[in-house]
Amino acid sequence: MNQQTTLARREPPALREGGLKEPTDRQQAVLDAVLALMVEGGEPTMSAVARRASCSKETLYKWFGDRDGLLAATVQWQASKVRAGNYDRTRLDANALRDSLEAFAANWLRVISSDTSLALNRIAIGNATKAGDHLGGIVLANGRFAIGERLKPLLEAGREAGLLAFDDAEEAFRTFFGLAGRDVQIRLLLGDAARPSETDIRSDAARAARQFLALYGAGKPSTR
Amino acid sequence: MNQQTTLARREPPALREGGLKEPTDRQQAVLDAVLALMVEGGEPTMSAVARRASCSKETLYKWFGDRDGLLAATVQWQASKVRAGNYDRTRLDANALRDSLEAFAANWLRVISSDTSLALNRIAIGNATKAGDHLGGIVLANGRFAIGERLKPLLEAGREAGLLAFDDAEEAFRTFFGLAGRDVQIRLLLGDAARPSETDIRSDAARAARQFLALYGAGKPSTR
DNA sequence: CAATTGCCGTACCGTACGTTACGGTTCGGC
DNA sequence: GCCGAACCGTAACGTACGGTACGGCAATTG
Repeated sequence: MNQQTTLARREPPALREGGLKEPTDRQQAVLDAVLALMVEGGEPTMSAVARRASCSKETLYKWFGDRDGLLAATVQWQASKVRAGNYDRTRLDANALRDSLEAFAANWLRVISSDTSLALNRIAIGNATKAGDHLGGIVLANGRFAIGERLKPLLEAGREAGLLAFDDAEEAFRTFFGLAGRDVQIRLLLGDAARPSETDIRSDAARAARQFLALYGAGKPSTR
Repeated sequence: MNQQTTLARREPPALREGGLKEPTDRQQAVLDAVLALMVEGGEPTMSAVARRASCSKETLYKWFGDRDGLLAATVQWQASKVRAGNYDRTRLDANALRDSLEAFAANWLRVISSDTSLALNRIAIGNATKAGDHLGGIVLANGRFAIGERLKPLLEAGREAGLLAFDDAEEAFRTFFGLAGRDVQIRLLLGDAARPSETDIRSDAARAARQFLALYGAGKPSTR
């Protein structure tokens, strides 16, 4: 009960702090420019952003407060574009479970090997030691933790359907995470050229699902 | 006839390019200072290095060429300190195999969660997009790839002893890598506070070895 | 039409940092 | 005891960049 009462529908003058506000179309264009610059050349400068987005630096500071605010808004903007792909909640049999696991693994592999994700993770990691940094936390919350929260319901549904056996959903998820991602992300982050093709991603996702079911599948010796 | 003919045995004046030369004691002290600064505050400045190592900037430039040369020499210096821990080549039975796998996993977990490794990886990742950068390649070669080359002989020995079954040693190794590391490294790189304790590392290593044997163990249903 | 608002383009300031230059000191060899 | 090489400490230079200020323009408001 302290918030802006008649903010009109123009636009939020500054989307700092909580990052709760939704950016306007113009602001989204600025954030997309930041993303493009990140993909091209690492940490973008304020001048480069202003040039690329055809806006003045003064406007950047008015909207985002300072450079950190701009970066944080960019990370959240990208995160808001990625959410997708829950599992089909109906009819969970062994095949549907396997398909959903494959879909999760493939989706995750596509995300972590995308240019935007790599650029964002590089910058968040590079700033992780600097004081008062939130980027790493934001990236973790929207990447690793978000997919965990979306996958665990599937795992628990699989357990209730008698298809999976595990004690701790978090532990089971972490194993799935390791089987799916393996060394892909760290290699790409370090500049290794071996970007997986769509074919690689599909077969890796299938292998990850198969191995996960071999470890956590209940009863049936379907795995092999 | 351009080189200094009587260089005496003092010390290599510049260890650039191939990084083949061994640093002198004094140079090692400088590189240790760089490592300490990296752990404390991320990317070190040349002035900070000179101050910490009690040497002049002129000397830094004479020895290492430029800032990139200093960073590359530091990465290689740290890498040269890590090599350790092959497996016991004699008497490979099921228990010895499991023990060796556990030892590899525990060693790897200790490395990737150490302050030095984290600092080095952060810097290599941060510079991965910059032109003419070798740090990422050096880190990969001495981390991920080095452990792979040391573990694969164990896996193949296990296969010849009839204890393991796999087609491609690289594929098997990557699975082991994923089971052991899971999300630990990326979480720590992004600033997540959850550093595993020695107890965590031991139990995680045991779990990774058990799961790997469940997936790749030959014949015997020893796993579980 | 005049005043206000929002924003672009550009110039500017202060600082941090990579790199170079220089005077002074130590030390091994003659 | 002298010479030169290696090295330390520090100052200086050029540049890049975060952040600020200002003039001008277009659209909106009254």
